[in-house]
Amino acid sequence: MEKLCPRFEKAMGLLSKRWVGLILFELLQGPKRFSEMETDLPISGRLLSDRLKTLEKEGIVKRTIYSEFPVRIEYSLSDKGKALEPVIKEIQNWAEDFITYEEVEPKS
Amino acid sequence: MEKLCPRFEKAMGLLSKRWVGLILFELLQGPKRFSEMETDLPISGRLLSDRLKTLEKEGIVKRTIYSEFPVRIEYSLSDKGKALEPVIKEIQNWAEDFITYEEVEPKS
DNA sequence: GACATTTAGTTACTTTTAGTAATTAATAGA
DNA sequence: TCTATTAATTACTAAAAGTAACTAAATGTC
Repeated sequence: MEKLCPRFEKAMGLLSKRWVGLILFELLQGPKRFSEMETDLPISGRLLSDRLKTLEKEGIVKRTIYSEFPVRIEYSLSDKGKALEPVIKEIQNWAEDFITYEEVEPKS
Repeated sequence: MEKLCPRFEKAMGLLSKRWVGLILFELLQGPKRFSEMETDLPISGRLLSDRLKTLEKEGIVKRTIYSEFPVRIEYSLSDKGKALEPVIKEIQNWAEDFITYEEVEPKS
């Protein structure tokens, strides 16, 4: 078999972290504040903070502080982060084609 | 902001499960046996079994039993599974472009 | 037919990660 | 200095992953 590529493995390790996909989807729409993301996504502050820190360390997300009142902190995608758009797009395409309505409906 | 699509959320939930990406990468090369995948991937039998069961239930993976001696069981991708190839390909592209050698090297 | 051999799982147990809620830090304006 | 607001962190509980030993199934051999 074709050997597992270490780069692919590393990439998968990042992207398969819970919530990372949704955070990327959110940030592809433009810069977002912490509280906005907390509201939009079904993720707690504790993990959102953790994931943003990881993504920042990986150079995927950029953190900008605006010293206003009250303090405003914006998260946005770096070039490395924006380059993940095709990945997210392909997942969307697949989801539209193969995930049925019933699968996402809560059990009645 | 643009509302989170439930289908996308469901798809992300599946794909962001640990090891699922690597399992898909493996199966995109062709049908594989349990023990082959266990050897190729850095995943234990317990979780491999669990993931394959989930993917089978989701209609992504097909399980075929060959009653030979010794018994042979093959896992392969359904159409729904094969349709994930563009996703995996885009992750590979991104990894090649943005994951550096140092990032995947063990600390020396 | 009992038994050995091989693949494919499962079970029982420990460690790590995620989820929840309350608390704290930081900052500027009143 | 005190208040208001956002952005986290901490302490605790629940769920998921990792590890290793064990079991199930199936067929060929004696």
